[in-house]
Amino acid sequence: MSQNIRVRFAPSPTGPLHIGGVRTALFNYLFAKQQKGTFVLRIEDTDQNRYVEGAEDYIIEALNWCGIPFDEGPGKDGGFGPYRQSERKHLYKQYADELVAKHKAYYAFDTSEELDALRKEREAEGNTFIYNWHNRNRLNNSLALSREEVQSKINNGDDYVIRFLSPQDQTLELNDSIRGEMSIDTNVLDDKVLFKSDGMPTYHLANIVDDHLMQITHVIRGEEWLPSLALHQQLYDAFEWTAPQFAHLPLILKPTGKGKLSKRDGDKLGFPVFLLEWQDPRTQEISKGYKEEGYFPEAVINFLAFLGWNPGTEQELFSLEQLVEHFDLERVHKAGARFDPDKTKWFNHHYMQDQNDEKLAQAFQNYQKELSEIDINYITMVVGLIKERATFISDFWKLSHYFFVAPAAYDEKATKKAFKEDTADILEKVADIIVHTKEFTVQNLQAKIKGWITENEIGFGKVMMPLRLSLVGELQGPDVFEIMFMIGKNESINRIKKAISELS
RNA sequence: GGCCCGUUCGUCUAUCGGCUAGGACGCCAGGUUUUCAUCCUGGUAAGAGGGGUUCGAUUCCCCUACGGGCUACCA
Repeated sequence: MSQNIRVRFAPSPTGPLHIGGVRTALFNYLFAKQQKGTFVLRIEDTDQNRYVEGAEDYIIEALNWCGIPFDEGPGKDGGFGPYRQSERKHLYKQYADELVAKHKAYYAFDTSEELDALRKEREAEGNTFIYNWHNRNRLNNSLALSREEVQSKINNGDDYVIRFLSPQDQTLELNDSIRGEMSIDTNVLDDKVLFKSDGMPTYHLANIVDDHLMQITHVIRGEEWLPSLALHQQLYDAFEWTAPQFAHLPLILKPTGKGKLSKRDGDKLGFPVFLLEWQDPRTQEISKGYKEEGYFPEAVINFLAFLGWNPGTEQELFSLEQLVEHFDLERVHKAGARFDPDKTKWFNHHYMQDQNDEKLAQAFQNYQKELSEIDINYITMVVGLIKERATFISDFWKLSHYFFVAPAAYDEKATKKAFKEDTADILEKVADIIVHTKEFTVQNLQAKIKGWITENEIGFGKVMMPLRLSLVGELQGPDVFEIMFMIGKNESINRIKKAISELS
């Protein structure tokens, strides 16, 4: 029995959470809950330039909407706070200094401009500039400069960063729950900046320090972090801390074309990439959200869980509780997964059938302005009749408008097919039967009209099709007798009479 | 360019040396519904290529190709 399992989801508040991020959060959540552990939310806002107003609130709302709230995080202190790195700023410098003292890191005075110039220069020669063992002694840092020079630069208030001293000629053995063992030659690693000249740590330092301080036992994050794993492992070693177990999740790729799914793909390809609608505070541009597009959280969770994971059985429909029970990091697929909008729709259609009719009716009423004055019980009954053909609540009106308003026009093709020479006479007779149906129930209507058809050997199609056309305006929808029962006797008769006068 | 990771139907995937390569989405056909949709049944379609190892490779190893990620004082 594992104890005190602690995982964290650590987004950067640079904008709305996209579904790749949500999938990472979900896998962290599933793992934590299964292990009876703690799911921590940590806001990685060490880059002040990229901070976006409202992003943090959005992230929290998004997690709540899909039912995977954090146990510990901003506003929910579990004894390891604060949970925003900007509020932990004072913590990091001492750790950077500790590494310098241990000769695992050093001061570097090179400016961004100087380094950019060097990079361009090397690039022009067809080479790559890497700040590490092969050139660090020729650059502007505390390894190349004398102790006095370094001290005077620092006293002088010169900007400096602290870089990790990447070792030479070592082979690092790395472990990942999903990928197994990997090895890397330290000679190709660069001396990453750990501490920036603005007094903030970089992701790498803050991440390791916080994971350690917050007693994180498992780091489950996207594959884009795999190249940093070597550095992170070395940092744990340098601090003489026990590293958490790592698991790098495969990326979510665009449905078509190349590359990983990005923010812009959604609007271009016609499906949301964000959970909740988002308006960019700078550009005012609005991006669609799963919630607003009518997806159910259950559906979103289910399809996200299957992007890169499967239970090894043929079951594909899982509630969140079932996912918690069955989830297994070792069954996460290694390769990137293309996102499939069609399958998400299929999941949504499925979960639509599980929804409570009255709740759907309420959502439908809110969505469709024509329904504001309609009795909720009536809408609920309509929903019960049509939801099996719908994927989204936004489909409801198209599927059910004739329950609320008489058809304004008759579909041309349907009319051609259903309304023949003798149809008017037949409909007159049907209307007459309806008039004389005392107990206006589905069963009665069905018995009387079907009985009449059989008795007179008319043929069902010649009656049912025009009848449907009169009531609906086209040849679609649920059982005609259900429709008549719902709209009522008078309305049924009126619609039949109207069709006779307009179509014959 | 360099480094790392990956590669089974169009897509998501199962298979952990014995395979007639299974399921789901999509698509197609049939049935139910005398409508449409749902639903049900069936069909379509895959191991990147080349070398090894082995009695036997989709499965293990190597090479190539392709895909993806990273390569910032961004996360």
